[in-house]
Amino acid sequence: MTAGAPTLPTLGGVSTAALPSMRDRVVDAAVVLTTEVGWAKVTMARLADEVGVSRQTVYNEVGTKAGLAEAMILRELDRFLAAVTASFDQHPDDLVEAIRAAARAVLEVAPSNPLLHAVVSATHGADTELLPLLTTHAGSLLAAAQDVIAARIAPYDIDLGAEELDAAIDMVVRIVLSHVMQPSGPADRTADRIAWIAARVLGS
Amino acid sequence: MTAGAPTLPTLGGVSTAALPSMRDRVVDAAVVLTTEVGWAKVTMARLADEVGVSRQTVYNEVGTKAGLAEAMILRELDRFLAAVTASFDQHPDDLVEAIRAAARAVLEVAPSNPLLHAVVSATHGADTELLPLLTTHAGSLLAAAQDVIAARIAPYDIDLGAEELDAAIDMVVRIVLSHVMQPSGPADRTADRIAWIAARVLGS
DNA sequence: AACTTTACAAGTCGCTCCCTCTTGTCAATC
DNA sequence: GATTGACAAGAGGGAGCGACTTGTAAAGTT
Repeated sequence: MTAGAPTLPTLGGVSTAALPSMRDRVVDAAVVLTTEVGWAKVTMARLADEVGVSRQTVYNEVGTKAGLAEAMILRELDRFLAAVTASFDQHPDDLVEAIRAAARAVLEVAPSNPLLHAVVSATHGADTELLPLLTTHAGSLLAAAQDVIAARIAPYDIDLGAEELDAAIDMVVRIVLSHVMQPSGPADRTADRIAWIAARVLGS
Repeated sequence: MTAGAPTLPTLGGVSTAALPSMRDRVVDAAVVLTTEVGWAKVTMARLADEVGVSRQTVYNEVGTKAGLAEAMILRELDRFLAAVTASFDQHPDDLVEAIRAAARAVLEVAPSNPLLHAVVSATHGADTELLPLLTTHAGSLLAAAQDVIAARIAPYDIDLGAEELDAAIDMVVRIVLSHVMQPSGPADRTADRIAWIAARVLGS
């Protein structure tokens, strides 16, 4: 039957999903609706309709519309960070390859997912329909991305001081986000360039 | 743009200005007005008033309001590129120092000049009041910045292939613009970090 | 010649009123 | 646990209208 873990780690995505929770169904539908018709036209009634539940249930799950927005944003941010984390996990012994994979993953996923793209862009200073709702986090999102990378980077053995490592991570994150906002070529070519730069900066 | 000699090099600023041309006076006033009250509230009548000429004269000088916007943008872009060029000229024998100076110059000037900031940000993908008017150039502005730097970089002697050099320049430009849009510290500290990264990437 | 003044059609902008829809919460019901 | 119906408060979306703005043209001024 349904084992002990109702809400499983969001990382992979669906995986062995038995029964998505009510909240997940609501937030998922909200994400779909938002990318389809835009946040402005997402109403609680329509969202309830889409999920096939009553409006009151939606309110019970997410509280207010701002709460819904926050849940959506946090979910998309999770997807973003999960893509990065997975890339690092695939290359535990080669940091440059990990960076290349992470960069490519982000550059490939972001444009095809308007909401994720909006979240990532807002993190980087762009205006969005959702921006007002991000203000609480906006500043910290960039920091969050850098933190995740900093944590993931620890196992590798790098010959840099703390300040230097910080600058290097800041650089990589900013270049990737810059390309999300204004691409200048195919994702893999860009990822290759970023990997090359990372190699020069990191490698002694 | 096709300069005979009436419009002198914009680099310094005022310098030995004898008589600024009518066009310059109009565009200058437009820049001031725009930063003061916002582009939306700049009317041709008000602009004419500010300069102390008739509305018709303004139309004779800049054609249409879109023409005025273009003139303003081109002027601000000139100021931006001039700051970069000057920095390179000050360090003809040390590329890293030149990059540090250029980065600092841009990072110090951009925030204090709302219009320049808007132009630079729009170049990097941000929404602006002026964005619709930039669409013609927006894509090429980034390229213009990179071209200027590529040209300025030629004299130095660097041990990189064309593709690598291209990637390095792209990186520096994007990091600087990224910090213009979303600063993470004082200009000189950021410039130092950028210079350090540039040294690692460029230096053999 | 260069600038100003006046005049004008076309179109945009901002405003107000009004009605609808939406939000968020409640209690009753299945 | 989820649904239904009801509700006050407020946000949102046109319709209409007057004022302002754009862009152009001609005639006047220094």
